[in-house]
Amino acid sequence: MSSPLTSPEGKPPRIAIREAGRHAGESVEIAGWLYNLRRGGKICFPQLRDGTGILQCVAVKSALPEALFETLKDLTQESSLIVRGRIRAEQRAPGGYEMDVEDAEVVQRVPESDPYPITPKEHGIDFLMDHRHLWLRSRRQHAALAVRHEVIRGIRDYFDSNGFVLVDTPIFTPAACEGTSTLFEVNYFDDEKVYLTQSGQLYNEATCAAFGKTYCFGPTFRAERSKTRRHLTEFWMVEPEMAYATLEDVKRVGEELICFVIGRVLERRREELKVLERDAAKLEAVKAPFHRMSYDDAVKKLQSKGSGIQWGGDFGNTDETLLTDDVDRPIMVDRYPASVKAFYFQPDPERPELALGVDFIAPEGYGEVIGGGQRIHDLDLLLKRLDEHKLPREAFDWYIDLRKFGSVPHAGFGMGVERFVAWMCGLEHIRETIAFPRMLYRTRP
RNA sequence: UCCUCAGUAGCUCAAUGGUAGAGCAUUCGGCUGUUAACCGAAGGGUUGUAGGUUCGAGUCCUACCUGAGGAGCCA
Repeated sequence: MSSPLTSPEGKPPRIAIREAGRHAGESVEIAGWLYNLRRGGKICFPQLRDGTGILQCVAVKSALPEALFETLKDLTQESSLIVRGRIRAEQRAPGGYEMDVEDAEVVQRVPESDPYPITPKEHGIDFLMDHRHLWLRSRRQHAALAVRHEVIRGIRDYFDSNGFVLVDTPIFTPAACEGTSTLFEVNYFDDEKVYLTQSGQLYNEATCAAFGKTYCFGPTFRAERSKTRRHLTEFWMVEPEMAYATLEDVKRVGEELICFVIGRVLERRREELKVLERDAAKLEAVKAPFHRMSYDDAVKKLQSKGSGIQWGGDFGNTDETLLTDDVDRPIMVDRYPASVKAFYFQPDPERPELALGVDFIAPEGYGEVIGGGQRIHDLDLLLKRLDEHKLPREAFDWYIDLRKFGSVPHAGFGMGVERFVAWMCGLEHIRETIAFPRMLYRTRP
């Protein structure tokens, strides 16, 4: 694989550091930033990163023009530069390869009067979040975002190769699908108020009747005053919806999706998992079939483990962690009390007080990564539910239409990308799974 | 919204109510194989803000500001 960037004529070819091993013995060019520099009086070791990896270079005073050696020796952290030289296998170098520098040009030297703030030593989270735009260059952050990229690509590949059509849904929405307290309100020209979407699901129910199987994938917004390691106010969600589908289809597709994406991460992002010190065996253990459990049984299991939960209540985070502390793969908990679920869930025909919904609770305390279920397809039942939830029919006129014109059983789910990535990476906090997290008290940088 | 904790050098942190310190970073010097390199020296402070108690406050009290962790709610 060659680098997308080309070198000037007469210069050695530019390569990505990731490919350095294939160019042992060759003269090449690398364009990057100074990651670290160790120096002696007559030798120095600039380490370069270029976004694909880190490569140690060696500059020996006696082998170079004096000005070039002095320039390299006095480089400052994160200065941008292009180096040329020969790649050589070297056991003493991190990564096993090294470049003997023959030539270099500094693109921009960071002045020592205003040095790069993130040093190789430890920093507090507040400082790092304030410097998020620079923190992204650090190895762990870089690795987490690379895993995120792989997760997103895996999700798209899974749906695209299984007959789903990507139909994205609007960000501006006219009304709430649940309570307005968690919606961000936006002025939409003169007198109109619109809201940032919380979910594309209602629209997905329309698109799946056009295409059979669809998914939307985009940012969603929740104005919840949540201040925990699992919450962002802006996060990405993928939401498939399937016509002629039931709760069982949701379980099957969700299980397949998770296994597929984990397989991709394990196949393509081993190095990043290593940087993150993520125990890959924990991910390798996640295989179908997942555990299946009714809400009834989940409540019983929790009570036997000492939780104070009563039948009819929703699970808190401690409940989710308790529920999964003895399993190595997700638990699919289904048939919740209708009262804790949204108005659009299809009731269980055998026990109408239950909703045909399912939550996938990930192990290791990562909590709910998928939530979904079967939607109401009967017109009269939908109207009844809207009334019960005191939702105005006018606002849902188009949604009601879907039950008038060829209504069929249909089902779908939503998966939160950041929570999933946090699980893959073994991260304590969801904020490291997105480049610029938006949280209750943080909207900068 | 509620509960808990924390704000001291650019960063990470020390400092019985009694002279504000260390490591890293920066500057200068030394070192031809460093691995968060090492060795020597220098500069660097309105202790988050405003009050209060005290002979004396970084330390105790009150309020506020900022941040972190958690609860509820959720993906």
